[in-house]
Amino acid sequence: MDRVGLAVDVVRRMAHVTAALRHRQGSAFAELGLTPAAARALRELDPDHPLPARDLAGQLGCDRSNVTVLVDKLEQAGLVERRTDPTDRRQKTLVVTGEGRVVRARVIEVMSDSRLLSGLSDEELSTLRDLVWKVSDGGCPESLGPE
Amino acid sequence: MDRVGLAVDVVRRMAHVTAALRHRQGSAFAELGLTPAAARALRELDPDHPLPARDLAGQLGCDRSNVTVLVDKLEQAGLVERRTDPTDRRQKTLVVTGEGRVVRARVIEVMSDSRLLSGLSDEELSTLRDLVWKVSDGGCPESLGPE
DNA sequence: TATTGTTATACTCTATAACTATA
DNA sequence: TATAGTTATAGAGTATAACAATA
Repeated sequence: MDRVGLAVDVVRRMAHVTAALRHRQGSAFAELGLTPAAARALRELDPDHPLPARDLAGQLGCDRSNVTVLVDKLEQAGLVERRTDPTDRRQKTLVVTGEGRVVRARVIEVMSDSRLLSGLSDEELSTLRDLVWKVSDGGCPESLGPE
Repeated sequence: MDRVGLAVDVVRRMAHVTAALRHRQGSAFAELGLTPAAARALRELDPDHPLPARDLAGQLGCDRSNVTVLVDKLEQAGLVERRTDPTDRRQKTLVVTGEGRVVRARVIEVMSDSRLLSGLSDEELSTLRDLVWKVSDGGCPESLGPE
């Protein structure tokens, strides 16, 4: 198979795998009362290093307006708090609550339960990590994230 | 990093890469008058081997009802034709038209333009293909696709 | 003027359930 | 009864544009 064929194959299979993972994890998140996107947002929020909504949008690779909706849900569920930044009153800092920490730990647990990757040896997994990292990092960085 | 950490990392990065690809290819598909899902459906239809809608749903890993909508669009655009199977009048065979072949070739071209993978050598790409294939194939096959 | 967050809106994707026509 | 395709509907994700408050 030529290089183009390989590339197409890789892309299609990766999409397949991520779709399958999303599907499986979606059920687990639902049991936590979270949508997949909300769970991902909670995962990105480091309890020890609160950050403004703008940065979360950057980390999630989506628009700020979406973050507003996601944080609405997380705040309603009592998992996150909005605090106006005293140094720049335009910004709102996102703080993970005590209960938020608990749920976030469970979210990470679900994300770690990657039975889909159980067919790989430690060495293969490590190699895969390096390659995927190289792709997502060096390939075409300017294209990662929204316009 | 431990095995769990590696797995989480792999999953997140893969999702990142596929999201970036989807984003970029989405623009190209829009210029062809296709949504990403419609483009993927057209890609799956082999012009030389027409198949029933049910099988397309299987290949796309989605529900039959979605195929109806996607084929509606493709048919309206004159790229695909529905033909009732004479041997089983419940089935409708999906046939790619002459224009459909042209657009499909362009779709494949777009999917092949994987600049995101340009950072990898031929050998790395080949290794990545094998690993991703192994994951999507052997890991947990029963979970690939819809319920 | 530029930026943060918000709101309103719209489009895409996808699943479920009920329907039909065939088998 | 069971299956193929359709229709209607709903939920989730995400982008755009306009807006208020703040810088």
